[in-house]
Amino acid sequence: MAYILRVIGEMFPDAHCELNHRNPFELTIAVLLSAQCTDETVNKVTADLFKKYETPADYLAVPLEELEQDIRRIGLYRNKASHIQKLCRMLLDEYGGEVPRRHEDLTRLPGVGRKTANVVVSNAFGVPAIAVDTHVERVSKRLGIAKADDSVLEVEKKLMKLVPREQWTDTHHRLIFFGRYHCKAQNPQCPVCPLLDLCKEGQQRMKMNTSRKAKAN
DNA sequence: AACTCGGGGCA
DNA sequence: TGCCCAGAGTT
Repeated sequence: MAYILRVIGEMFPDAHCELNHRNPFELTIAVLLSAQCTDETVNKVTADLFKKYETPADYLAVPLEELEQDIRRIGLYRNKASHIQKLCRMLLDEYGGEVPRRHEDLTRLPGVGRKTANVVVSNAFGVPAIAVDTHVERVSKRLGIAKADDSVLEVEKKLMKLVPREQWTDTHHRLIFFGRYHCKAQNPQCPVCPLLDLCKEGQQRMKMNTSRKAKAN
């Protein structure tokens, strides 16, 4: 595992996301919005969104329909807009307008589940955590770190057991970059992958590709 | 465990 | 055109 992380770290020496360089409130909104859409899309939308809305009160000052239109390009926008307004109401009513630091408080917020809460505590409050998103899950299973039928929670536990606690957050970022730009869902870069030697799935994919080419010829 | 929300990016 | 995306809530 240490070898895998070192190789990936060399492939992506500055593995970090723009989402993480925000204050806790904006980070929470950004990660909530990022569900089932790429963070590049989120960055485009939040660039304008965070100029218009700065505080929880700002999100509550407009009709729901207006907020829906402001985030429409992200997708799943009706759910997300509704969650954001309810979340802001809870922050003002129960947490003094601040994002709570405790994981169990975060998951009480509408639209904030386990993964989002992990991202917030690790990137906003410096608490080591691993959020198993689609990239982390796919990469972990392809590399054999987790089994194909492992649940998201099981993948998270295995990663935490394999990596020292102080490296959880960094490991999370590395696996995301590896999954997004190299070990992609479609067309993974197996032929040029430095981890091919220890990746059974990658070797299988290479075989399938060569046999398919032979068939075509 | 399965279903629903959903527009944008990409091949 | 079809697949995928820093998921969460409901049933």
